[in-house]
Amino acid sequence: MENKPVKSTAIKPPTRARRTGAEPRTQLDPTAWVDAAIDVFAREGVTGLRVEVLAKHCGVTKGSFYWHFKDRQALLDAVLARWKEGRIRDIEKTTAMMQGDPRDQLHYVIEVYGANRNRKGMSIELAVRDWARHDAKAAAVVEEVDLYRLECTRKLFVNAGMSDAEAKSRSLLLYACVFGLSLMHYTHFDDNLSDLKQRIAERIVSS
Amino acid sequence: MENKPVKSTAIKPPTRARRTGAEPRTQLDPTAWVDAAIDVFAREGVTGLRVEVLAKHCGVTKGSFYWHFKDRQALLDAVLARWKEGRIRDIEKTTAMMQGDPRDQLHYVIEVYGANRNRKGMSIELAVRDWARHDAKAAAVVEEVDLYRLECTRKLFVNAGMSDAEAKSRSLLLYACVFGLSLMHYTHFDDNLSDLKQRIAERIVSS
DNA sequence: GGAAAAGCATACGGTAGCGTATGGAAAACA
DNA sequence: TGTTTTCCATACGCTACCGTATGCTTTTCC
Repeated sequence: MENKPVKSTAIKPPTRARRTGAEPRTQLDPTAWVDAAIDVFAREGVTGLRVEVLAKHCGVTKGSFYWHFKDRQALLDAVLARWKEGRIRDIEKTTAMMQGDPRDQLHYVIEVYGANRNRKGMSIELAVRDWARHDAKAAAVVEEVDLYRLECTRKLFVNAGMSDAEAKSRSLLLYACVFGLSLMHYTHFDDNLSDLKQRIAERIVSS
Repeated sequence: MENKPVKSTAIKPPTRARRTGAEPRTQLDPTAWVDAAIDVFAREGVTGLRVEVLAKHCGVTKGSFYWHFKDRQALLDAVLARWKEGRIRDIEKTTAMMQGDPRDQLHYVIEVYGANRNRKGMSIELAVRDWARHDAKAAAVVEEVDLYRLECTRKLFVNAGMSDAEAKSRSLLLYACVFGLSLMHYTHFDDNLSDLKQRIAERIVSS
């Protein structure tokens, strides 16, 4: 009631939410939006990925958002696509350097997923999987990525000398364990967690 | 504007949402509410557990809900408490019958979690863990339950003749794998999944 | 430098959900 | 039977969202 902009007379209000600092005044493109979206997504999951929240996180209003995206679903699709591409490239990168001792490479895979610097990646991983429980598109992408990963480590196990059936089983065990660990709260189960993890990795990889 | 109830004159409207059928007209107590809440929670997760949705699911309005609960948070607390109690009792039940071959018992644990009849239980499990990523109370409960479970299977591994360190590692591996599998989409990875699972179980349990 | 397009702000209508207030019906109790 | 107490419906205000409409500013391109 009281805030109708008195068009003709009033002091010109700051016609725009001024950038507060020395930010480079970069225009936002869909890529930047998806970057920010994945940030929010990692922390809050799909349900927390709201366009007005995201806009504030980008320092703009949703007017900008709806310029770049048809609707919220379009953003979600983009996030999902981006995640998929990233994972696929990661796997291909790993596959490309398949030349050392396959067991070392398997240990490396386990270690990468368990690493603390990878917390955000794992957050996204879990958020996507939770998403996939209710969304068919997300589920399809997760399946695709999973099969890709499983296939990659399967080869490694085969290269390590295992039968195909055994290699498949180990591959599944490896990823199940990696994701499962990130789902559990076992910090106080032992005071030598790295030894525990070491034993687990051995159990998964070695003959 | 047009729907102001014309108190004094109008035809008496059906003063209550009549039970449609032959439902036993049971009063709702907090227990019944939590039952229904867990149902919704299993399907939709915490964020999907809204009081008006739940009320509709119970065939009443939220007027009833707020009679039994202070607010939504009180319901969430009750759901969490109920889940915790259920898990603890399950574990104690398992522990109570710790007398056969420990390895058989371990296989049984694995099989129970992987069983298809247990889909709802696993749904709740995942929903709780996703909840725990953003909620400290939920995280604390998950940790408690996890430690309880880990301790139980640890004993089984010890009974099977393993060192304490190895038993701990196996225990963690077991649950990580169980939960991890329920998180993955590997249906098309192989056409003999039960063989795969069998191998995995062997890998976890056997020496 | 002026027109067109791009990028964003603001305002609006609409829905869903939370919590409160209040009253009406049903059951328990006296 | 009349009065509490229990249990629930209805109505209300409020906030957080979504998506649209419309205009203002900045850039781009001639």
